[in-house]
Amino acid sequence: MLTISQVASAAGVTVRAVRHYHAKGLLVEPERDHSGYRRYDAAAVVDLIKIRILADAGVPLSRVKELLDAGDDDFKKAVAEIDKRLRLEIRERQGHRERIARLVHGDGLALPPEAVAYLERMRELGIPQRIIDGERDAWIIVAAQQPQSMEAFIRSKVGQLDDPSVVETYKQMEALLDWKPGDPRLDTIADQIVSQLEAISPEDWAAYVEGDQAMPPELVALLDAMFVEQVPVAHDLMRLVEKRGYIGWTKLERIQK
Amino acid sequence: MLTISQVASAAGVTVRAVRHYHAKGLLVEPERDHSGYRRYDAAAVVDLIKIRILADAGVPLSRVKELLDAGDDDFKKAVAEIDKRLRLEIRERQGHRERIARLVHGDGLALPPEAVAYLERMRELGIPQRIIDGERDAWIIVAAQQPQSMEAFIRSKVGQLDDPSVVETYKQMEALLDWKPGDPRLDTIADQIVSQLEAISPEDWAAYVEGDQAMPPELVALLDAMFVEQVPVAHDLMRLVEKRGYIGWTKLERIQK
DNA sequence: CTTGACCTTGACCCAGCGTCAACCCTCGAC
DNA sequence: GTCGAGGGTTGACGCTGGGTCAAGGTCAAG
Repeated sequence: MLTISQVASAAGVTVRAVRHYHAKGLLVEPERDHSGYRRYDAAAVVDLIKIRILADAGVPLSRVKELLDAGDDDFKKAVAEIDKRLRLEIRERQGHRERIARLVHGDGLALPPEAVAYLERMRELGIPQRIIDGERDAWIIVAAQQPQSMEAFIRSKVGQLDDPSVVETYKQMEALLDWKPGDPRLDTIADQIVSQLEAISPEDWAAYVEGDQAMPPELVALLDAMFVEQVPVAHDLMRLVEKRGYIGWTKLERIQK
Repeated sequence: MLTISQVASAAGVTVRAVRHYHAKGLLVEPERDHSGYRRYDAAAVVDLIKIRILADAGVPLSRVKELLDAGDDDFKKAVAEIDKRLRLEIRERQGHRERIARLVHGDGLALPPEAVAYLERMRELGIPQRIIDGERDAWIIVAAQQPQSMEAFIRSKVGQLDDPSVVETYKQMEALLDWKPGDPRLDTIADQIVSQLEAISPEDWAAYVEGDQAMPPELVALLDAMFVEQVPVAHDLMRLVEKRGYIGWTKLERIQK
C-alpha cells in the first residue's frame, strides 16, 4: 500500500497534483486508513501516468476526465484531434520563430522580406533615415492588418524608386519634417509632387490604382493620420496638393474637375 | 487621433488587452481628452504590434516590459533565448505526439516500441492476457521512472521467453491469480520457479543481475508491491521461494546459506 | 432629446497547480 | 513516555493573461 507521496513520486507528479486530480474527479479517491491517510494501490500509478500523458499534450483536465471514461472509438477520435492541435501548435511556433527573428534582424521589426528589401533599397538610394523610419512604421501597420497583400502593395511602390525625381522628393522631405505650418516653401514641394503624378503613364497609374485597391479605407485613413501626426506641415501640404487636383496621401486620387 | 478601440483593432488586439498593457506598464498611458478618453497616436499601434509579437512567442508580459526598454545587445540575447525555448517546445510537442499515439496503438499505453514488442511476443507465445496486462502495467511504471534504461531492462527479460519452461510457468500463472492464500499447489509452483533459476547459466545470471542493477530499489519495491496486491497468493509464493534460497520477485537474489 | 455605440474604473472568473497555514498522525530515538 | 522530524489532512490565496459583467459618463446621429 502506498501513501500519496509515494504514488506521486512513482508517477512523476507532485502530491498537490494528485490531490487536485481527486478534487476534479479525474482520479478516484482511494480508501483511507484509520488515521484518514489516503492509501493507494499500484494501479493508481498507471492511472496517473495516463492522466499526465494527456495533460502534458495540452488536454484540459476537464477533457481528460471525459476521455478516461470514453469508449475506444471516441478515444481514438479525440487523440486524432489532439494530434492535429499539436501539429498546429508546432507550425505556430515555427511562425513565431520567424517573427521574433525579424525583430532583431535588419530593420528591427516584424516585416516580411520584401518590405525589408524595399527599405534597404531606400537606404541605398540615400534617402534619409528619418523618412525611412516613418515608412517602416507604416509598413508594420500594413503588415499587421493585411499580411497577405503585402507583396502586392510593395510591388506597386517599389517601381516608383526607379524615377530619380521621386527619390529627390523623398530626400527633400527630411527638411520638411521640421517646417512649421504655413511655410511658403510648401508650394514648390506641392508642384513637384503633382508634376510627378502627371508624369505617370496611364498604364502605370492603372496598375498603381489596382494595387492599392485592396487596401481598406480605414487603413488608408490610419496611415494618413500617422503622416499628419508626425509631420506638422502635412495638413497644409495635403491641402495644397488637393488644390492642384489630387486628394489623399497614402492613396492619391485625381479629383474630377 | 485614435480611440482605444481604434488602436486595438489596428493592432489586432482587444480593448481589454490594451488597458491591461497600460496597467502592467507595457504601454505608456496616452493623453486623455477633455472627457477622460484615452487618445492615441499611430506610434502606439507599432508599440502594440511589438508587444504582441513577443507575447505570442510566449514571453511573459513582465519580461516583455523589460525587453521593450532593453539595449540592443540584451535584446538580441533575449531573442536568442526565446528562440531556444520555442525550439524546445517544438521538440516537446513532437514527443507528445508520439506518446499519445502510443496511447491508442497496440497495447494502449505509453510504452516504447521494444516494450510493445515484448508484450506482443508474450501474446504470440500464448501467455494469457491477464498475465500480459499485469506485465504491461509494470512496464508502464518502469517506463515512467527510468525511460532511458527501458531497452536494457527489456533485453534482460526477452531472452527468458526462449526457454519453453519459463513460458509454461507463465501460462500456469493465470490459474494462480485466483487461488487463495495457503493453497497447497503453491509448493509445486515454487519448485518449478527455483529449478528454472538453477538452470540459468552463470553468464546469463551475471547478465541478468547486471541488467537489473540499474533499477532503483524503491522501484523494485513498488513492482513487488503491485504483485502482492494483485495476486492474493503472491506473499505465500514469495515465502516458499525464499525458503528455497531466493529472495525478492521483480529482482531475485540468491540468499547466502 | 433620445438612442445606441463607446468610453471609464472596478471587481470577479478561468486553469493548473504552488505555496502557505494550522492542525493531526506516525515512527524511531532517547 | 515523550520528543522531534517528517509525514498526512483541509482550506484558502496567488499567479498569468486577459474575458466578462456592472454601473455609470460621452459622443454622434436622427
